[in-house]
Amino acid sequence: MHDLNPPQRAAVLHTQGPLLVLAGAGSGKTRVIVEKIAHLIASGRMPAKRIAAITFTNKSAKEMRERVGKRIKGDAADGLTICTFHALGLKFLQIEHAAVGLKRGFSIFDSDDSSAQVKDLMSGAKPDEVEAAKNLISRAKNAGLSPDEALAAARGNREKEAALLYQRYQARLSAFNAVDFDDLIRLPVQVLEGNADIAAAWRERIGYLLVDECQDTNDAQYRLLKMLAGERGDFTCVGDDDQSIYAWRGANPDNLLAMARDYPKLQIVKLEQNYRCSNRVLRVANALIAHNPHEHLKKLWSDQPDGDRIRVWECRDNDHEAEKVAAEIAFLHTARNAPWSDFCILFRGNFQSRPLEKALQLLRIPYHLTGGTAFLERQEVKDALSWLRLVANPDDDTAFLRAVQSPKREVGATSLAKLAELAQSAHLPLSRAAESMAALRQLPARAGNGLSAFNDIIGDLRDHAATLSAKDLLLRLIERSGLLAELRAQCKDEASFQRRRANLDELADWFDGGPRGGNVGDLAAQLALLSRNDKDDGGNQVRLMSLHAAKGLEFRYVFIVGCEDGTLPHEISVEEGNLEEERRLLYVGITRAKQALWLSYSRQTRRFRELVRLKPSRFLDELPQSELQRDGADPVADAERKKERASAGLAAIQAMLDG
DNA sequence: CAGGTTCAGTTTTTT
DNA sequence: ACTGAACCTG
Repeated sequence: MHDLNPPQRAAVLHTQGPLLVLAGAGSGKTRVIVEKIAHLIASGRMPAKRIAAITFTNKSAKEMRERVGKRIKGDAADGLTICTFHALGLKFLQIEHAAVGLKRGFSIFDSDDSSAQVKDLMSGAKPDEVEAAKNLISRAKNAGLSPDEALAAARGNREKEAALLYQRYQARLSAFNAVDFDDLIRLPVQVLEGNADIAAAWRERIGYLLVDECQDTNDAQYRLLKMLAGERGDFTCVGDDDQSIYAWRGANPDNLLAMARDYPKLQIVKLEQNYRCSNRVLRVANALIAHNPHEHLKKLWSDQPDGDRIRVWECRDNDHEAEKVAAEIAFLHTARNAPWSDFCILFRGNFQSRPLEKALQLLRIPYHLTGGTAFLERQEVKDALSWLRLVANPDDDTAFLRAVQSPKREVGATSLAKLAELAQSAHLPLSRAAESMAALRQLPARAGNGLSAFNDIIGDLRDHAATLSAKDLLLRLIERSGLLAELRAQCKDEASFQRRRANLDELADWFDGGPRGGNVGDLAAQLALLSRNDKDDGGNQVRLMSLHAAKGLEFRYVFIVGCEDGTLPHEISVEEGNLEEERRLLYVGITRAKQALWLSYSRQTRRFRELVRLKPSRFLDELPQSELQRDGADPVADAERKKERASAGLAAIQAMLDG
């Protein structure tokens, strides 16, 4: 506590009523949250089990859990809730499912499942139309609107059509006993706002609320926060409007302003001392973000030394750019004896990682890519999860359709269409229709046999669901379903079979160490919330990730590649007039750097089949030029670079000899 | 019905 | 370059 600076201490000690902490980048906001939790518990102000700390990503929840674990020894922190908004909403629905007409074991549809439904409802629509419609539905949900409310609010034909689609989409979901990601927020809000008893019970349960990154709340999340905090509003919200980078999924930084209106007693504390970045990095970041209009004035300062010059590199193309970055990392790793984990490469879009990976591999530099093919998006994992979903939730037609065809069991499109027809006229979910003898008799013999074999396996798994642990059930499922055998048959070589099998083992491990609860459906639902960024990181590796994924992290050496107009700012954002958010994105990237920063751009890139000329990002012109060192402007730097190239070349030759 | 082949479209960020 | 959809064949 005594290491805290005065505003940090004020934020920690303020425990009655609403508090907003405007925390600049690197100003120790996580530390304040952790200290505050410790203080609330130690002072007896609130027992751990009535404190909830809410984050936006699983990654930050995990990080916070670790830091709390280090700060609070023993069992004092037992019962503390630290999770994402979505995980909290899920927990809420698992308890209050009856209030929104959901049955136990309900499924969570991921984006792909949602897209498939929308596509099906809009027969014949092109993929981008489907995505657009899905986004409209998502926007309505993030605004906290029910289908009826959306219809009432719709102006003009297009909006009306979208609202009607939302209605049909939602009807599907409830027929499937399923919710999508957005419902995890919207439905709890609906329950809390419409049911005083339940709201009172939850306020008893959660006596103090802390919300991290609250500039990222969307309207539905803000309403959830208000309902949980109640009139008194015992909460601490921590946020930074300069780091708001999720407007595209409904985040509304105006919620920070709304908070002052809704809670007249709101206290505001500003954290303006940055402990992370070199002074030079901070000057550059401040100059950039000064180009955005500001509601809350905040002046970040640092008493750190100036650190290294900020390098701006012009490259021939992305391969050249990647080679330069990799060479520089290899050079500094040796020259400064810096561990690989000191380095981070940031980019706007995940697709930009490819050339970088190639270049790092060539130099034998170990790296970890955050956000590669998501674990949960792997075919074998999705297959197994579909089986599990169906075991827990017979109404889940989406899970049925996937499970029944993986592995293949001679039930094809024609038979499934027939089955759907029968299910519809009998008002049954597909999996129930598939169990009826009458239906089986109407299908071709081969398909009928396939289906009854499938039914037997599902029945066996349901019989064991109550007695086996979740992990054992999953293992039984992987074996019984034939997924394992199919995987072996599919893979050409043993190595790839073992690799994919390891994914299934990992899934089982998640169940093993995962949150307890007994109910398989609950576990499957929690798994659905895991994202691509949650896989183990750490280790002594160079880190590669998108600018979005980098929020909250810090590294000694940061490379931001693709600083081109059209890439950063992204052209879609420019078209939509979201330049300010793109600027904040670069601001977030720059403020990750503790000591040194590189900004690079290419003159051209290969896009699909043609070469495209690129211009340097307009943001580079907004930086104080005196702080930058352009490539080639300095003979000393050039000499250094020559050395790097030589060492990169040596390393490459060495790598080839080794290979 | 399943597995293979060709061919078009494709790239923003995440729970 | 890489993926998924459409089409073709045993």
